[in-house]
Amino acid sequence: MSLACAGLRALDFGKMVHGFIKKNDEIDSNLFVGSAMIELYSKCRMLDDALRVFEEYTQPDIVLWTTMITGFEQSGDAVEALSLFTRMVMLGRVCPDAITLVSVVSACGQLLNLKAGISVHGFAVKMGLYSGLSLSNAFLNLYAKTGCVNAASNLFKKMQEKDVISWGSLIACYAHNGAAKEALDVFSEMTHKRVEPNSVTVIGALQACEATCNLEEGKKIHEIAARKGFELDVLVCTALIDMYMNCGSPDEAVELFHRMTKKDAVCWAALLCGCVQNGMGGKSMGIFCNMLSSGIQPDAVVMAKILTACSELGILQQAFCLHGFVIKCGFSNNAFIGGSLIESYSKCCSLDNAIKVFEGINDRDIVIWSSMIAGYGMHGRGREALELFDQMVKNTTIRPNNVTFLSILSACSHVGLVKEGIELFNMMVHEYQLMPNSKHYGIMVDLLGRTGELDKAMGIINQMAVPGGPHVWGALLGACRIHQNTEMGEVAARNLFQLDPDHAGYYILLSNIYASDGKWDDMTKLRTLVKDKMLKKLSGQSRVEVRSEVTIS
DNA sequence: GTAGGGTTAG
Repeated sequence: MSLACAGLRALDFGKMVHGFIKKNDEIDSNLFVGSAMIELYSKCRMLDDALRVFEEYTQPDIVLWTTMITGFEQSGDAVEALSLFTRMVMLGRVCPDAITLVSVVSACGQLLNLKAGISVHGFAVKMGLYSGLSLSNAFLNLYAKTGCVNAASNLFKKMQEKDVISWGSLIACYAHNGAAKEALDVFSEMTHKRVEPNSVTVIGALQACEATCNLEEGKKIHEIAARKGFELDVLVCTALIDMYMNCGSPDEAVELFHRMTKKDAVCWAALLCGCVQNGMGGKSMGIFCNMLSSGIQPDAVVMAKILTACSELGILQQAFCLHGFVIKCGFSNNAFIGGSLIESYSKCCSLDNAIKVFEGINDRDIVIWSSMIAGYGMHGRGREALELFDQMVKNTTIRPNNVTFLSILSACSHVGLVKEGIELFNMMVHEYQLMPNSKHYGIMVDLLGRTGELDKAMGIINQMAVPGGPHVWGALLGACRIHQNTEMGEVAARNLFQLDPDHAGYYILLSNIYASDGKWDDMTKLRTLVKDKMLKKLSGQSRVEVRSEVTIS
C-alpha cells in the first residue's frame, strides 16, 4: 500500500497508512513496510520523516539502508547519502551489495567526487559486484561527469551488456569533453547496431553538433528526433534551440520555440541567450517580458542571462530595472546573478553600482571576485584591480583561476602596468600552476607590445606550447602599427590571414602600417586584394546611454 | 511482496 502511495506521490494517503501501521505495531517487525515508507517520504521530499522511520529500526537490513541512501541521493543530497553509507560501512553489520553501490556511485557523480568513486570501484571489484549493468552504467556516468574520457571508453569497451543508457552516457561523455567527433561516431555506431536512440542520446548528439557548429549533422539528428516524437520533449527542444543558435540559424531555433507546446524557464533561457549570441540582444527584454506574461517564474540562470544581454547593450536603466527585479525575486545572494550584476553595471558605465553590489555580497566566490577585478580593469583603474586581487589572495582562501588572471592581466594591460603584468603572469604559471591559454598570451603580447617591447612580445609567442590564435597575432599587429615595425607586422598579418582570411580589419591594419612606413606600392596592392575579396570594413557599433545619473542605495 | 543507471543552465 505504501509502495503504491510512493508511486503516486499520494502523501496524505500514505501518512494515513503509516499511522495505521504504527497503531498495529507492525512497523518494528516488518522491514518491507519500513522501506516502502522511507521511499514514500523520500519521493515526497520529506527526508526528515523518511529518516525518522529509518531511525525507528534498531537493526536495519541492507534494503533499508539502501532505500534511505537512495532517498538522499535522489533528492539531490549526495553529501548525506555518502555520510549514511560511511556510517553503514563503519557499523559493519550489513554488507553493501551492487544495488547499494549504484546509489553511492551516483552520489559521487553528483559531487564530482572522483576519488570516492574510484575507491568504491575498487571495493566493487574486490567484492565481485562489478558485472551488473546498472552499476556499470553508474560508473560510466561518474567517469563521464568527471571528464575521465579514457576511463569511460575503456569501461564501455569491457562491458558485456550494454543498453541505451550506456550508449547515452558515453555520447554525453565525449560531447562534454571536447570530443564531438567521437560523440557523433558513437551515435551512428549505436544506430547501426539497431539500438533505438532515446531523448538522452539525441541530446548528447545535438550537443556535439553544437560544440562544432555542425549544422548539417544537427539537422539530420533533428529529423530523427522529430520522427520519434521528441519534439514534445522540452529537453530535446532546448538542445535543438542551443544547436541552431550556436550554428548561426536563429530563425529555425525561433520557429521551433514557437511550435513548442510546453515551455520551461530553461528553454526560455536558451532562446534569450541565443538571441544575444546572434546579435539580436535588442530583442531580449521583449522575450523576457513575454516569458513573465506566460506565467514562467524566472530562475537564477534566466536572470543572469538577461543581465548579460543588458550588459551587451549597455543600457543602464535596464540594468537598474532588472536589479530591482532580482531583489524582488529574492535572488540577491545568488552568486551567478551577483557576478552578472557586477558585469552589467561595469559595462553600462556605472562602476560605482558594481562596487556596491560587490560590497553587498557576503559569500564571494571566485566569479564575484573576478567580475569585480574585470570591472576595475574595464574602467582603466588598474591599481584598484591589483589591490582587490591582493586582498583576495591574502585575506581569503579563494584561489584565482584562469578567468581571474585574464581579468587582472587585462587590467594591467589597459593602463600599461608592464612590470606588474609580467609578475602576475609568472605567478599564474609557477605559483598557481595554471596553463595560460591563447587569450592570456594575447594580453601579454598586448601589454609588452604597447610599451614598444616588440621583441619580447615575439619571444612570448615563440615560447607558447600551442600555436598562436587571433588574440595573440592581432595584439602583435596592433602593437606593430603603433610602434611602426613593418617587418614584424607582416609576420603577424600573414598568420592572421591564415587564421581568418575574411576578417577585413587585419588587412586594413597592415595597409595602415604600410602607409605610415611610406610603402605605397605594398599598400595599394593590399587594398586591391581587399577589394577583390569584396570585403568591407565593418563599422564598429557601440551604444552608450546619455543620461545615467541614477544610483542605487 | 521492500532498494538500482543517463539529459537542460553563468
